[in-house]
Amino acid sequence: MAATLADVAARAGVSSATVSRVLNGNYPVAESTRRRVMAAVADLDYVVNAHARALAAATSDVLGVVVNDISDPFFGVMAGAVQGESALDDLLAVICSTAGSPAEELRYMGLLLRQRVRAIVLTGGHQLDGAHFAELQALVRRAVAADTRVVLCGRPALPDTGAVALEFDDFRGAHALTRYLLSMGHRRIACITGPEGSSTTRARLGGHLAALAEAGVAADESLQVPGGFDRTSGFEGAQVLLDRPEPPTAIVAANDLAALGVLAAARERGVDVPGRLSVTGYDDISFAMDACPALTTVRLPLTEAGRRAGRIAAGREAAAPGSVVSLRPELIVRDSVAAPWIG
Amino acid sequence: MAATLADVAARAGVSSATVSRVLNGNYPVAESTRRRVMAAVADLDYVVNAHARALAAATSDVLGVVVNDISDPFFGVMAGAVQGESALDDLLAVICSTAGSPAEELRYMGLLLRQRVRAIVLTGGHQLDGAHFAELQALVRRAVAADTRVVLCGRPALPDTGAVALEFDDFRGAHALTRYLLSMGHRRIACITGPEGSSTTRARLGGHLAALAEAGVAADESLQVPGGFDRTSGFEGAQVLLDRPEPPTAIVAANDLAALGVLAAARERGVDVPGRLSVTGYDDISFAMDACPALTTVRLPLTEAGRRAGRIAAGREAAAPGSVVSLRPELIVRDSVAAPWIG
DNA sequence: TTGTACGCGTTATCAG
DNA sequence: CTGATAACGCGTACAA
Repeated sequence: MAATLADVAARAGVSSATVSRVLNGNYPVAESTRRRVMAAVADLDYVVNAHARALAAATSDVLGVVVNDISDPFFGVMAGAVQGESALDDLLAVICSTAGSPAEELRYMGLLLRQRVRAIVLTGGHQLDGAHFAELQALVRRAVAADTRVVLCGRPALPDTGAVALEFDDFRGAHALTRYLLSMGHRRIACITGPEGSSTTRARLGGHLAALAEAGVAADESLQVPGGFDRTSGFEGAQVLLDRPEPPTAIVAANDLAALGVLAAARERGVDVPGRLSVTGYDDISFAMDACPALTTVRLPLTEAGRRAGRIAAGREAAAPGSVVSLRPELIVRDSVAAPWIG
Repeated sequence: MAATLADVAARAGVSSATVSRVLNGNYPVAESTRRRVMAAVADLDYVVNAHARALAAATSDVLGVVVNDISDPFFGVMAGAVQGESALDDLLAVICSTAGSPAEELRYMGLLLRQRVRAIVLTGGHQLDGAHFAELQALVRRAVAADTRVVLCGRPALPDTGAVALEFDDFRGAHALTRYLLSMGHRRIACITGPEGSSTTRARLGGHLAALAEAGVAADESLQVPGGFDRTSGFEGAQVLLDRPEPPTAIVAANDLAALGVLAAARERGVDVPGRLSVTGYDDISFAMDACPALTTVRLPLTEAGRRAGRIAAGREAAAPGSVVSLRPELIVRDSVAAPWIG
């Protein structure tokens, strides 16, 4: 159906090698034949076959980006940055949404590997769970061995795999956030954590608890409710917490989405934020500032990380295999935190 | 570097044809040899080469999704639905962000075509501009001729191209929205439109003006300010409108993002919404309900459209080439609209 | 500057 | 049930 190099060659009265040369522009070709070839290309609506090219040249024009959920702006922003940056080199980005499932992540890695993608950008936290983790590590190692660059974008390094890591320092971010709450006078600080077993959850919770400990505030287990990185978790977690005989004066949500849920729950119960309850988010997605009240949160350099990951993936920015850089989060103070209410 | 079919065949002591057969499972193969082959595959860490397969079998496992901006939830939700649905068939989705540029859209179409993708899902509105439009139409026609399914997702049909269209009836949605405002008593209704030349802008503005006309309300040109589908457009448009000697009692924003900007501008000036000013959005992205006040808007079946587009793209749902279905928007009444303020 | 010929890794057809 | 072998469409030494 579709025209091939040979078809074009025939029509232009040259060999297919010549057509290939004018198309790739790597070899000198007489201007006159060049023109004839281009004319034939236009006449036949010729379109290169990327598969044949990839097979012959052993290079691919696509890269993979794996995210938890592309409809979540946290991932959307990073994926967009990766895509935008790699598009500068005419690369295509395939996006894989795992819904946080490590099994899906593995599956997608496999699909990407068989596509012989140029690079794979992994976002989100990873599951600490042993089996999956080991498998992932093995897959990454294989990918790197097969010359597929692997970039960990906003995600902890994978030691001894050769993957380049652009880490978010969540421990530090969460630490700063809780310290801020403490400085405002809060002592009964609850938190709604992310999904269990996630490296992100562990880092954020770790920073939170460390700050508490440093301030000499005993961590009350009953103020730690498990949740996830979504609005519903925040909403439900807040219900539970506000039902406690001694409700917290502040709630640290797993991320901005969860914080939005907390705000909604507070609104529904007529609990004034920040008058009666302080709330914090994490990530600083663009909607954080439009929340009601505007969310005090921690800004992650999502775009910067994505861009950089894209450049490294495209090979435009050098990065030693196995190198790891830590990206600094920034405390963003807005209106959802105030001094605790004195009853 | 990477193992090939031949390598596996050698190791298993069979021909490469046999290996191919056990891998694809289409042909009967003796259980004993099957096992030996699988063992060899495992030993060698063999991974199929999708390019070679695509070349030989003339089929591809990837589909393209073109969006304006993947970090915008409007597109993120649709793209996610498409991806999720097509993933059920082990298809990979390459996502292309055009930033609304028709030239980029054309460029991506070309890149996707050379990848011989199975299908292309086009989202967003199209530019009414003649030249680009004609080129797009030609490209789509070529794609369809080359057996690449083209699905227009939440986007107007492309007549005589063979593309399947899942349209959003924006005229109807905007019409309902303005009629609602009218029913609440508003007469000085301003609007901040989307980008000029976009089919979406035209449809939404059309519905708005039609509702006005039906109610016998003269459309005041000075209450129509051009903008875009982003927060900044709403913010700046609102500034302009609120500076008018006779400010509007209601502002219809191009979409939810723009409405968020309008709300921010109102907040900054101390204009109470909905007390002094009513505001409406469009799309009903998930953040609309967390806006302050919660946005009255029009819900578009983003997920449904995306899912369906994904199924059609994957070939799991039948759809006659050139068929067009219209998806009904739904008015969502929340808290950002009230009766106009009587001074 | 241009053409020839082979290889890239699979699938598929045809014998056996 | 299994093995040769010919495509698939393109890049690229090697020759001319």
